[in-house]
Amino acid sequence: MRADARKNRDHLLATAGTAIAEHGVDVSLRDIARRADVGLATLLRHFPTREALLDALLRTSFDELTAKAGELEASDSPEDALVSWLRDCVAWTTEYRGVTVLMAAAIEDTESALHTSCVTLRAAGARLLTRAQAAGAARTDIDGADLFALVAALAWLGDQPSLAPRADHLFEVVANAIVTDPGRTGTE
Amino acid sequence: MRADARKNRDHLLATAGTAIAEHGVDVSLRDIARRADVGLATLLRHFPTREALLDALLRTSFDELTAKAGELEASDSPEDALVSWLRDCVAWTTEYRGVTVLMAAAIEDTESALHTSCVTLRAAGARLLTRAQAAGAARTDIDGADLFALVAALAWLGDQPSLAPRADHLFEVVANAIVTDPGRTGTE
DNA sequence: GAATATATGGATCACTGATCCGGATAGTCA
DNA sequence: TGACTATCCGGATCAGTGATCCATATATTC
Repeated sequence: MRADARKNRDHLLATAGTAIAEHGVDVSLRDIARRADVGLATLLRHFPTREALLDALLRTSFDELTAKAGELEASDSPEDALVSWLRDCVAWTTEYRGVTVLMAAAIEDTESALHTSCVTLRAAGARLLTRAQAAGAARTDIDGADLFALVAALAWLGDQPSLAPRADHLFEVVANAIVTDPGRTGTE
Repeated sequence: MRADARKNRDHLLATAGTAIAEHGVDVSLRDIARRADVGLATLLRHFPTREALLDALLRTSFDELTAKAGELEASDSPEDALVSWLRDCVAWTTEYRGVTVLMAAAIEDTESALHTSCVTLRAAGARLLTRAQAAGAARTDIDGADLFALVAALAWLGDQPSLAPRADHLFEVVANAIVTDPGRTGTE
């Protein structure tokens, strides 16, 4: 890649990060280009779709969440490992308003730039779930896809201004439903 | 209202119903107008916003759901009444893809044409919840707003093509979390 | 310094909902 | 029946969106 192209790409990524933090993932691509002092065509050449831009922007976060799941697989309590990882996932999405809808669409759209990241994340969660189930710490009538859907739904709650105040509380309610230990009281 | 205006309004409403059933609530207003052989301006004069159009279109359904809640308040089992009403709510939203997001926005936007209907619906659910709680059949750490948010989240799941296959199953999981009876097995 | 491969961004397109206003028409009154 | 007026209609237009084209500019190579 030519030096000027690399510079523009990096600058666009940084600008996009700021713009998305301010206005959510639905921010106008033209606005991002404008703020980066670059033509819209340039942005779209580097990132052909909004998903491609987000993939480049969120790749690090995705990797961190996946890595975290890997670490937690070696923890003492499969139950706490699962719940705390799920909490991290939901908390992370709050940094990128609107990303949940895109992830839900990407999980089964093999053409989406976010597809691979989403599938990897789902697999990481599925491993934590399986371990908890094997330890008798999680109900056995759900699988990784169910878990992904539940997390997405809870993350979506946090994206809706009117429902967000209930998101944390409802996370605990749902987490309690996943975890089978009747004595569990949650962290709230 | 002039006779021709009334006729156009009714025709637009019918056309909108068909178009929304086919393409979801985000269907282009221009498309609806075109299919009704009417100018876009005419549609927007009768229904100034998408919410206003939906309010007119869904008013009947809203009223039916509210009425159903009223009937169920007199039923034998507060628990079954609550769960079956919640199931009806979620099932209803599947007829109008995308309506959940609009309802979530409308519940605290007093300017929205859907606001009143949403608030009424939430209150109806809150009454069923309170009755179930009084009978010791529902956990007492949630209120009407929590219930609304949970139903919205489950309805949203049904709106996402990739997550929809899990929606019914996850409804039972969440319903079980709301209902406290440990012996309950759900209907699945 | 010249040649060439690559990157750029203004211009344009199809689409969205919103708004304006000249013209058509329904309802009323003579 | 005919005229008048309040009401309604819809084509045209506007600002916004993402997508695409291509003449221009520039980094890189020889």
